[in-house]
Amino acid sequence: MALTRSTSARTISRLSLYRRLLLPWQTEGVERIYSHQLAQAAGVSAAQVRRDIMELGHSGTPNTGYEVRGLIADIAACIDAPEGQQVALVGVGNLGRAILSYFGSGRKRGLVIVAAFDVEPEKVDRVLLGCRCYRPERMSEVIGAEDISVGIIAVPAEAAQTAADQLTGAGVTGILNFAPVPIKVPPMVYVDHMDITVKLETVAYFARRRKG
Amino acid sequence: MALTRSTSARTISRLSLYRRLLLPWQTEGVERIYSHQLAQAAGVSAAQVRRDIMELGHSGTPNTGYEVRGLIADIAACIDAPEGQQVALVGVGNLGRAILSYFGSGRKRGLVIVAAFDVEPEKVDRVLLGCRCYRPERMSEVIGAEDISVGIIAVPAEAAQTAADQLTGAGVTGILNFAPVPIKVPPMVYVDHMDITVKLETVAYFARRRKG
DNA sequence: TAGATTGTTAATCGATTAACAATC
DNA sequence: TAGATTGTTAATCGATTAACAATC
Repeated sequence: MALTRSTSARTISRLSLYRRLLLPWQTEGVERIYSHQLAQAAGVSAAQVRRDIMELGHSGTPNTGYEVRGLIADIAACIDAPEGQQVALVGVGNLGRAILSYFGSGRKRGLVIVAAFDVEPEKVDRVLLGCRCYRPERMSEVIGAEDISVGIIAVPAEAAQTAADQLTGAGVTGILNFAPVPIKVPPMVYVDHMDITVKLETVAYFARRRKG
Repeated sequence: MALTRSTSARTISRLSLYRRLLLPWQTEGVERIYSHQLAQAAGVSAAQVRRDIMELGHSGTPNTGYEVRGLIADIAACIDAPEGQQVALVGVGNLGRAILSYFGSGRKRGLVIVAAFDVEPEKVDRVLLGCRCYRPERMSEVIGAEDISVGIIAVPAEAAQTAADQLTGAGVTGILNFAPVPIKVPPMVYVDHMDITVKLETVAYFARRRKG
């Protein structure tokens, strides 16, 4: 399945969201759900849900919907690396620490931040929120040793491109960039940009238009 | 201009980004730029830049490009509220503090977080990173008094919907949601969802596909 | 059976890009 | 003038939605 045309980032993102919505239902003992129920929870259309699940290669049953457990399993088989995946964090300021509290060492498996990097001497070689912090010069060494494939950039704008260069130079193939500036990477590397300022300015623009 | 069909969120977001890229150039004394230069910096096509600027109602000159100062001014006229715009933050945990350090009281004008809300008694009625923290029960009162139109949700998943209800009940018309769950709001309210977990899982998925 | 839902194609919608005349 | 860039339309592309036969 899903090999004719490669699955889009939007579809993968929705599947990730569906799973997170399904997990509590599974815990509560819900065994089956309809596309329209999942759609309502995710804020998308029922047709969208059915199409995403079709692309995943999972099948439901007319009139009885989808089996929660099986759907979760198929999403995991699509999205997760079987042996988990290691993440590096560059920049342990306010935002970096917030991110560490989400994906720090507490996690049993899946995505885990296993190394942090920061230029400040008082952070280097310390353990912050359960995660060892290294000086950026050691990035290549640590990323190789820990088999890290994903990097998170949480440094100031002026340091973002250097961080990206170091991460990609060390072999990372995916980067989530929180710095308020786009970064340039080799074509092989996947990048997504979480630009808080841009998002907030956009929300403010539409908030104003809908006021009064 | 731009009144026939309302400008899309994607266009507004790019304009916000263009401005942030232009500002340092203006400081450096750059007077004019070409669409392809701005395009390269922003990571979009030159045609996209020209179309966005056209939608903005700004004009350049063939062969000499756009005037930096004038372009910045026209973007500001489109995006910014003339008298600035006030923002409320709900949830002052790790992530909330990181956001406060971006949009806290240090700002002279534009978007400023002027009130924070948190249930924890040790935070209530304290000033955190220059911002007064209130108990959530006072949201309606404070949002009215401070003329707040935008809310940021940075609370745990289980508290997100309540926060959204309180914000919209108090008259906020735009919400930026950092909680790992979609929120439901009245149709008049604009919402954007920054889902760090979904973004990171998506980056990890494509990182894995590009590895090896 | 009657009613409801899935799986999937075709239609629609919106956003991006290509192309090029106008212009400096 | 020759060369390069803007402004803008048409073409393309991709994603979402509508629709409905198949199915339980």
